[in-house]
Amino acid sequence: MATLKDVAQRTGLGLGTVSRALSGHPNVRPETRRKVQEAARELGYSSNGLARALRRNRSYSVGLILPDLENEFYTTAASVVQRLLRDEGYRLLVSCNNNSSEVDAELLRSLMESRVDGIVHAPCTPEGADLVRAADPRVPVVEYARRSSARGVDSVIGDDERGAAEVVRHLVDLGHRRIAMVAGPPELSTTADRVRGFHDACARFGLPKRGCPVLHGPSYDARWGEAATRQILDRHPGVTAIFISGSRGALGALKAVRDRHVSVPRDLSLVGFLGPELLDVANPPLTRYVLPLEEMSTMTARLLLDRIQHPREQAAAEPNVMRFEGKLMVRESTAPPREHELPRSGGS
Amino acid sequence: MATLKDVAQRTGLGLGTVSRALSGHPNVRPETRRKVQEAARELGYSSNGLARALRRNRSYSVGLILPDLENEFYTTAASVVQRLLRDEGYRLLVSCNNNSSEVDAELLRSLMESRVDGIVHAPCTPEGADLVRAADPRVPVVEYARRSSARGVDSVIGDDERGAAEVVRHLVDLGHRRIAMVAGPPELSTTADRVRGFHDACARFGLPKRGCPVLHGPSYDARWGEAATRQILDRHPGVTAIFISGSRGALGALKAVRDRHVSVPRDLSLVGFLGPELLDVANPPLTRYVLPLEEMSTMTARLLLDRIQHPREQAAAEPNVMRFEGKLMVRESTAPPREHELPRSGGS
DNA sequence: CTGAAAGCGCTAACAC
DNA sequence: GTGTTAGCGCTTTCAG
Repeated sequence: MATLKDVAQRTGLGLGTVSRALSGHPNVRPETRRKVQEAARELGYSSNGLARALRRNRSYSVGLILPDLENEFYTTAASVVQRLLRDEGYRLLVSCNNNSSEVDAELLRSLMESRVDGIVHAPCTPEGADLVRAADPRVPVVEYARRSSARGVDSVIGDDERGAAEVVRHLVDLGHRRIAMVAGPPELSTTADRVRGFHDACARFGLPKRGCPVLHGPSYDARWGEAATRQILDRHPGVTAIFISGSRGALGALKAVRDRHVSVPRDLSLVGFLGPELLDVANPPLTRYVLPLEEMSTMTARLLLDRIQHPREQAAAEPNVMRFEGKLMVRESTAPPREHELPRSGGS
Repeated sequence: MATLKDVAQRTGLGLGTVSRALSGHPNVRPETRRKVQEAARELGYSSNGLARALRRNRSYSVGLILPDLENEFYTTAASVVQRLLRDEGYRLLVSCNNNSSEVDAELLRSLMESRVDGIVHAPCTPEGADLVRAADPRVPVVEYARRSSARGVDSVIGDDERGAAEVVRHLVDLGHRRIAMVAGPPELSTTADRVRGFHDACARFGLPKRGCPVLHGPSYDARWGEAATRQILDRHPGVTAIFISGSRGALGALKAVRDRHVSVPRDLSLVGFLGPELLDVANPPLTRYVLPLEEMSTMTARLLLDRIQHPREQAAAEPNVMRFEGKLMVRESTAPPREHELPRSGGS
């Protein structure tokens, strides 16, 4: 491929001038610039971004590490962040850690080698991007969706605790008193927050602790949602509502209840958390707690850009923790429990 | 950050030796290597990938350009390709052209500047990645899902024509004779293929041409699916089945029929194309033609890796065109048209 | 406004 | 085995 030198030779100008002409430096005679541009075009010149990045110590690329690239919850982030960063001239290195701490660490290392200007990270361990902070504390990191103990990183998260509480309140309002929660891996901050919200709300409403089991699982995927729902159906027959705290889990739950011929919401109420919009056309449309993903993603990108473009304040400013409230979208998968078809006083 | 030079000074060794030690070159005494590794660790050394890439003229990164990062159809590709490439040590630059030719061209240019070793491209123009071929024909390109006229590129696509024909056959088997097709932008190869398959099949089965309208739209999104469905309901009351040829369009169609209180499949049959698995829990579960996305994505990654790792044959070998067959998944959104509840001879 | 020259961090070729 | 050196292509002083 043609290099700057080629363009310089072609135009008879010096390297420096050509460089300046092409990168919009002001101190270039308009005609010179024109000539350079023409020569560049004729030669099919394409600036070597690697060389530029090396020289300027700035790669104009940022990394994005997500747990899952097929989950709406995260692809929204990928999409929004990509677009916003692109508008500012940044490229996006996207990768997926599958919630594996080994993979996560390797990806972070790889991003550091690429000398990215910043990182968006959905941590899957309590340490998060500590590795990055240690290697070069100047590289800004914004945590998305989850929090870790890494110091000096911003985070953009949902108000999981409050969301879980709202779910419980909705169910209690309908008359439920035995609610099961399907949770994810305990090491994720989101799981912890949601479980806390659930427990607190249950206590506040005086629900029987033993009637409200929490099932921790290995992941947040549909398979676990299905398995957990089956378990609840088998082992906790008294439960009248299930709260499924994962973005894909609800799909598994819908499958499980359909297989078992359990009618929702007649026999059982179902509430999802963060489920995709598609669940509006599910059978039945699913009541769920949703987070403002677009806003959160936008904020993530802005925060990162800010840190990248104003490294000065980076050192000084306190890390931001932006916690976004979601809202409960009541659909058709929740209804009063069967015992409540009659006034409360009447027993079963 | 620490550089090779720092490690060299620390160990008292030469630059070359340190470089070799760290990058696994055989000609290094084991003990030397150990010492180097230790020093590197102590200094928190992280190899500068930009410098390496510049020097070796190989960036170990590849680009992926998709029309939409929130659509399951494409995120599957992103996910699979990312994983497979990562396993081979490549990073993935992901971006989205939104089916805009300007954006697409700019993204391709940006990837060339990044000196990616290869590109996966879902073209949104007939020219596709011609730009890349012109700039540097050695950079391998694999087209995904769609085809362009760019020369010397491999492509991995679905058998859209056949799929559309299968959809028609299914509906005809049920007794439908007036089938509307909701299509996408005419400039996409997929649209053309599907429409051709649709028309051919209609002709083959002797369906009335005027009873089988094809609606071309500006995109393949849910909004267009909804609008088109409404249009059909309004202007083509004779139609008994709608074939929605887009991965998100079916969601819009479901919304439209629900709003209009049209009962599916009693009043109207609905068939989707490439819709997400989630549609299995839709109301009603949607009959649709699906492509083996995982296989297709895997093939895409393999093809690209092959081209990258064996540049020799690149020049020689003919471009591959891998066309994958899908299959029709019959669910509950299709049924015989109302007139057919009685034997055929009976009129309306 | 333009040219010359230094050097970003690394690898690979060549000497020893 | 190891050290030295020349550059990969670019930006950015510093002179003029």
